[in-house]
Amino acid sequence: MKNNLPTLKEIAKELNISISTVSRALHDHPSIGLRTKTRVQELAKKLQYEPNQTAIFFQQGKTFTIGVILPELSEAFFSSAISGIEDAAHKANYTVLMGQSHDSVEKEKQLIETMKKHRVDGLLISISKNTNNYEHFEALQRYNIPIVFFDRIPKIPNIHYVACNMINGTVQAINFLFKKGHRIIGMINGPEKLPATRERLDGYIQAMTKSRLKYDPALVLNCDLTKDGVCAATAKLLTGKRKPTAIVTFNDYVALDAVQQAQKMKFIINKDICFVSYANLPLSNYTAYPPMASVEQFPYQQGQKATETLIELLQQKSKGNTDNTTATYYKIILESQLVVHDAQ
Amino acid sequence: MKNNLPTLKEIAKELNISISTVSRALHDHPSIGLRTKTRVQELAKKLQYEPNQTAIFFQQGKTFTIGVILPELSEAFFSSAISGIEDAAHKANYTVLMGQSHDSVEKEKQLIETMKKHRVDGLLISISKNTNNYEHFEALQRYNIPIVFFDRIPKIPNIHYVACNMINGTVQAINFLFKKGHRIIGMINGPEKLPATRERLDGYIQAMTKSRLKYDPALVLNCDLTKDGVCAATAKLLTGKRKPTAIVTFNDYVALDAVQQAQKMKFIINKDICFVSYANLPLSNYTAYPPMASVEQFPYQQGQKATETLIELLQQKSKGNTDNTTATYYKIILESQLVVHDAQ
DNA sequence: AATAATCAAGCAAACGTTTGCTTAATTTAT
DNA sequence: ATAAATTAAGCAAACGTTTGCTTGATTATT
Repeated sequence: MKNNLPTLKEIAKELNISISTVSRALHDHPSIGLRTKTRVQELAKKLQYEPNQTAIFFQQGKTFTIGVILPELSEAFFSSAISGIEDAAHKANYTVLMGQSHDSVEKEKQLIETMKKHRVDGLLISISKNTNNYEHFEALQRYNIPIVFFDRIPKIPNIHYVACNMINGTVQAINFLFKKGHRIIGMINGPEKLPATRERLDGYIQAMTKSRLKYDPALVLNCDLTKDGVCAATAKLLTGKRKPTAIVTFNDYVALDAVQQAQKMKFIINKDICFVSYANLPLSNYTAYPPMASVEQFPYQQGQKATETLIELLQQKSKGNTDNTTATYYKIILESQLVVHDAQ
Repeated sequence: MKNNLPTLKEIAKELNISISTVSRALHDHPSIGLRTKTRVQELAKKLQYEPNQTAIFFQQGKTFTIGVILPELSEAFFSSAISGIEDAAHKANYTVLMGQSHDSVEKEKQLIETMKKHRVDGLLISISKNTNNYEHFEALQRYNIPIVFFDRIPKIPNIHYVACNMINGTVQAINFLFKKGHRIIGMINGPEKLPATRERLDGYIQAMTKSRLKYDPALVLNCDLTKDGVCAATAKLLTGKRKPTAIVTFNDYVALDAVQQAQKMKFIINKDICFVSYANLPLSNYTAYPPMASVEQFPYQQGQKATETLIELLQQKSKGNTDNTTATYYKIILESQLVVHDAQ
């Protein structure tokens, strides 16, 4: 059972002309006369000819496919990001090959192998939570497959990336709380080694000192983002010497767990204690006590921007760029922004 | 700047043997002597040879890629499903090309074009909410690209699909409520034309009559799943002549909106009125009043099963199956299952 | 009218792999 | 010792497309 789809060769034979003429006619090449051009195009339409992309990919050594490796699609951040990626890719006639690492380094390596095998033209990566060595990324250099990292960026030099600056958003969050009258503001931050954690802390310190509130390290707790970890941190903050009236949490999920814990401890939410967090998840609408405000990280835009950057890189490459001389690396930073939920 | 990756040709030249010998040696073909075999394999390893998949795809007329078209990754159901798809695909050495229709028919058609261009071996589709004609699917027949539909199935004959039977789950839900003492049970169902709506209704009627509660059509309302629609339906039910003490809602999102509406009307949740729904979303854990129980639809398993089915189809095809004679269509039904949330 | 310029089309190689068929060399059976 | 069988390897076509180079025919320039 052959795939009897029409090919250039068949069109050529039918019209008694050469294959190259057919190819050029279909590409509107100037060296083909108008008469043959239309003859070819009409027959092609009649036969519903469609070029065999696999042949083209092979012949051109390009697949017009970009690989995307990200941790977890069920996280709203990433499902938003992938939409941005998809849209930007399609706009430039690229296709997206996607894989989830589920935060496993092993899976991540495996995915890179798959992507390499499929000869993706470039790669968009948000690294797994547990990735601590970066050899599998560096190995890609050899294949001349450019990578643009987004959101979760490895700590290595000479990479392209797109990320969202959390400092500003954090400052806005603290200022918001300050204006509401809060003076003792706690923070439940993420795992210490995460860059995202560091940034939030920087923003926190920066805003606190600017507001002439002293930075009190006892008010900032790291946690591992598990429910237990969050609850423990919340409890500790709420029973500390200086009891905060507001807490900034690493993200909305953390906020929800923290709210539950606070309620369990008989705190009245939005009265005894207020929460502000990051992510701005839609689910917040449905929860009893969503955070009062949340720092938006623009996942869609991050994905989009990362894709556009990658595609630009690819286009530079195909314009025969002598790589190493012009070693400039894109480091694109979007600004986060506080979104206030209730105008009350 | 050429891609100077090693090829069979180079290995052949270096070893002064023919390309075909190299190819066969690497495939452990019996007609190659042990000595040359090891010589080849060692050199290949040394050069880090990796076959050029695009050449293989082209040569074999197969891409080992399956396309997935689904409405919306930000819906938990689909992000779960895609994980099942990915896992099953990778297990069989297939790769996944994914695209979201965002419930637009136009986008769906476009995606099918892209998938076709990329010569995916097969397609997994969950149709958009608004898809009402199915020509773009049928056109694929011509290209001999098999489709397995999942979850959202078009109403056309002679298709393969995997879906989850909602009838049983619905019966379980009603029985659960009956055992809790509820006798007047309402339902906020989905849009009338959706098969999913029909199934829920069937289950409802079936369970009600079996429990010797008469089926009262006034207790079952359709809605368009928007927040406004849900609230209107809820209000209508709760002010009706026969006021239900429990309501089964089309899904968890509907339940959340309905709960809000009920609260607004001063009903005490889980006392005056109980809710049971479908989906079993993780977010339920964080809401003030999650549904008491929810019908699980096993998205991961659906995705997995659909993928396995598609791959089997592909394997049958490559075994030179004379298609039309053995026109059997897979219709795989998983059973839904009620998950009770609070043991209270 | 002869040469140059332009236009239209074809030839053939190349991309990297797989695979049916052939060939050469060695071994086994008669 | 000769035919038959086995083993090891090579040749060449094929997959469908693109593209540099060549060719032949027409038109423009002097």
